[in-house]
Amino acid sequence: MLERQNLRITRQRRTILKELRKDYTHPSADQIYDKVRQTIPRISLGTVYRNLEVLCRLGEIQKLKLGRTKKRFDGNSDFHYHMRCLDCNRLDDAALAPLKSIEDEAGAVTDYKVLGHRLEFVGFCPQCSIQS
Amino acid sequence: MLERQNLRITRQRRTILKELRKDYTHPSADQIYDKVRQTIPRISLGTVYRNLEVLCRLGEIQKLKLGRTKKRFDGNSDFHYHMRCLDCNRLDDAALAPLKSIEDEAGAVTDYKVLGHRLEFVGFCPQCSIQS
DNA sequence: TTTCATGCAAAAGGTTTGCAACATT
DNA sequence: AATGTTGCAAACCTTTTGCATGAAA
Repeated sequence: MLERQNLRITRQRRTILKELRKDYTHPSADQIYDKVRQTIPRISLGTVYRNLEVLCRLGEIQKLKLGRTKKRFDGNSDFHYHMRCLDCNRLDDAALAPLKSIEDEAGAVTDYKVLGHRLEFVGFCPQCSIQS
Repeated sequence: MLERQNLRITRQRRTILKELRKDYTHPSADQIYDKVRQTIPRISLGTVYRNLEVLCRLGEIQKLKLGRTKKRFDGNSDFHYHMRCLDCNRLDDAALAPLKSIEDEAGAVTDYKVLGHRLEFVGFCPQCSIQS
């Protein structure tokens, strides 16, 4: 999956993807950096960013840019929605069926060629619901 | 509308809100800065940011943080969706009825207390559709 | 006059990039 | 050997913040 288009399978690249695959918390780049550093202490943040970019281009992972400024990454590249906690910023999957017809509706009310949509839910996670 | 809670109506604040009210392009902070500078040349970017923050808190405008890193601002604070051009980054309103039931559905498949949702469409605007 | 807001500049936070050395093919 | 990749550090871009000055109320 990585070997197409002149890309090399480096230890850094392999490790970053592996970490992301087994992580269900939708980590940020620096969180991934911390994880990978346990295996490759001298890896640099720049390398992490560059590889996340490559893996996104390959469709192996996805970048989540809704809401907050800081990006989060998802080892599952299948289309799905997310739910974000307004308090602790936790991010979970929302197992909702993709709204396929909604893009057609959007196309009908604008003069854009609609190619996709991004939907994110916000609220309080179980832990933060208790406190607040 | 501005005079509640110890807030003062300064020239800067008034001008920023006025610019945003008559602007339908969902400008970024630095675009607003450029606009307002035509009237108040010595205004600072910091002041623009601070006032955008205040106006958001008051519910007079809204901050759009979907997609790209850079925030965009909307002089219309009513709930509505947006459509973004993937090519030129143009941002328009999508006159779609708010999906009210979807938050209940999301609540049913997660253990969050759902408070809201953000939906953005992406595609190509009329201009960019022609070229691409 | 009180206190909120401003301008300025510096800092912060996240991400990107130039470059020489290095590793994969 | 060829060239993609890394580590490092510096640069970048947007946003935030400390502080002395200025302006609403």
